[in-house]
Amino acid sequence: MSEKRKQIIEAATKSFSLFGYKATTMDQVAKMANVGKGTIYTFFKSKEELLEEIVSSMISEIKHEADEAIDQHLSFKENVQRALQRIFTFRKEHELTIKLLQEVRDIGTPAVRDVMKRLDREMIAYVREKIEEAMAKGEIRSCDPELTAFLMFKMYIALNVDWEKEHEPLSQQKMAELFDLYLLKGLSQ
Amino acid sequence: MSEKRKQIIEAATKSFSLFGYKATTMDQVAKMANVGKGTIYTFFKSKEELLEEIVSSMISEIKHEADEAIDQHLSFKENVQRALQRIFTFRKEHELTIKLLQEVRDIGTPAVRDVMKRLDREMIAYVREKIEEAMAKGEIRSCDPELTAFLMFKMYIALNVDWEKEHEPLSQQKMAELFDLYLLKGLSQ
DNA sequence: GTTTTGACTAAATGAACATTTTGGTCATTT
DNA sequence: AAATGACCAAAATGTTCATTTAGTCAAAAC
Repeated sequence: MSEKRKQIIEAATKSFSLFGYKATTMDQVAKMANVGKGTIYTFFKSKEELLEEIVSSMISEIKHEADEAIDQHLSFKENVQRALQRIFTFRKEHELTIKLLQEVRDIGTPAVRDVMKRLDREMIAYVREKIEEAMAKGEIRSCDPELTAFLMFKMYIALNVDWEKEHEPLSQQKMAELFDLYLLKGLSQ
Repeated sequence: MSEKRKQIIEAATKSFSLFGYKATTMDQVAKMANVGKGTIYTFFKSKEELLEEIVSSMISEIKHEADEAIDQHLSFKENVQRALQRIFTFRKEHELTIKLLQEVRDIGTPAVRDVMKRLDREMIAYVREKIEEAMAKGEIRSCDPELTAFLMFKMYIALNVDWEKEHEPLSQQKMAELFDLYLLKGLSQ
């Protein structure tokens, strides 16, 4: 990939992480990337597309990390658990996701809202794949994979994000227990 | 209760349902209630308190409806299901809740946001009570009642509200099955 | 004496306008 | 052919000012 393109992406990622999408100007990105503003538009057709590309890479990165958490020797239950844990740890600790989620909450920038929705959809699709594989292998009983992935994801959001708004955060240990107790029981053969 | 007070509450409820909280003026309420504006302030210390009182009555009404759905001859599982179904049917069909939820989503009026949060908290507390009763009677296994009520509520929101944003709505039948399959299995003795 | 009221006020809102900022372009330079 | 930054239209932001509105209180009604 072109060196300039890489610089632009790097600069934009840093600026989005630091100031958010809205507060980042294309002049700013050009300055940080040491390129003329016009150069950015030879690689990306708009500011929004620049964000989309960055988030696409981030999605790949998250999927890669989740894949790394999966261990073929472990059961489906343990693996889906480990994968989701990785996904949400990323969400919580990665500067860019933190800043973008903040921006959606506080200002609701439409471009950012859309891109974060896509992130959610892609994570659900990822879990769905794992469910379909496990179903094919007969590791879990037959179920609607989309709906199941959706519920798993929502439960993880509830435990990881919503619960903490009004209560003490749950330990990873406790969350694993709850997830197993409430959601995975229904999938046992 | 004073006749005037009743008129005021009735007028405000109607106006909040029709136009929302923000778009309702105290002059408007006074006109609709056929009282002077000053009279409102002999019963309620502010517009916000007027809303709070109305929502408090609504909460009682919802709890009452949920109680009506409960049948002592049925199992805990069936009853908690029936109660939650009633709660969410109310939420979806009652003019005032529809309008207020819309207002939170579209404008985010703080007073309305707070009052709707309280509604959620109170519904969770209601479910929590039912769980504690069932636990005391040995109908379900021991669990953290707050956390369990919280998860039940979040799962119902996921199925009733979030799922419909990107998929075909689920039938009551299907929702009951899912709720049983995924969440209630974990509570079986 | 008590209750009710609506004219009044201070604060909030928003319409209208001026100013600045910014995403995106393109003629020029390298 | 690739890169640039001055330039422009449009959007965002700041400012002003008239209108609206939540809440008060002196006077009226009972």
